[in-house]
Amino acid sequence: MKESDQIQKPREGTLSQLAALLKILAEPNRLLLLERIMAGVQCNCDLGNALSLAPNLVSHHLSVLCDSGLVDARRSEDDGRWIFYSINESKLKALNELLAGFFDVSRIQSGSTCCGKKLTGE
Amino acid sequence: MKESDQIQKPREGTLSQLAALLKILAEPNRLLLLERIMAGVQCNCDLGNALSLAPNLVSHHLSVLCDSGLVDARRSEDDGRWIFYSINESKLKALNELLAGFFDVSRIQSGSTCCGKKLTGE
DNA sequence: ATTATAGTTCAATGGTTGTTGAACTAATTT
DNA sequence: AAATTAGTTCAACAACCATTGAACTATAAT
Repeated sequence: MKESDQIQKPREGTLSQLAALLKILAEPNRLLLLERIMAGVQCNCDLGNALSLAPNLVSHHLSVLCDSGLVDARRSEDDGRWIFYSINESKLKALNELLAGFFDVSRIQSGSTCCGKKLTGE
Repeated sequence: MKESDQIQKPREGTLSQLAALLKILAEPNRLLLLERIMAGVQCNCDLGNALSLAPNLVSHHLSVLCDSGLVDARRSEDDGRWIFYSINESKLKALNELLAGFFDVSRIQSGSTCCGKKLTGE
């Protein structure tokens, strides 16, 4: 299932999308794969060797990353057995902005409430 | 000086740390709690009411957030039953920079390799 | 002291998901 | 055609974790 529309600005009350996206990223092997692909387009076998990861695991995590839209896959025109993985730059940019927008220190407001009562000093 | 020079290549340790941190954030209720606390310091009961969440669940998720350092807890001097939760601004800033540093489009490199062979055109 | 309020801790449960190994498809080579 | 290489899909397993409900601690009000 394609879920490439996960990287969007969250609507009011629906942080589930952001959570789902973070969940995808909250995996060491996937971060390693992302890092590797950011360092240059790679094929499955190279990625597996570099990470000492079984091919099916590489395939699994790459499919998750591809579903998120963050990574693109392209079959080689030279040798159809090879598949090249690359970062979707616009999606990465959107992700960056989404995260920066949510975890923004300027959103922090002062003022306390407790049990429905507004507090001033404390 | 290029920006990419400032971003040191993350080692496996820091990558696991990043994954662990993302895992903490990859939870809808915790994002809701964070958002709520960003909108103003809150106590457990208010947070529970606002999110329609059982008190023990609120407590659980808040403890996870507190353990991460992103949220601070302070018992009220006025009424010891109340505990106020607030965003640790410096931690949030550090988180923001960490994420911005990792998911940085300027890290994307061109050039492909496949099965150990460097590719030029393709 | 008794009751009420605020919050935590515990054990059990259920769903999700990373991992494993094997079987499978697809493209190329001999 | 057969064998090789590249990569995927499948079923089963194991570990993690959010949720639930109940019991528990602590502070304050009556």
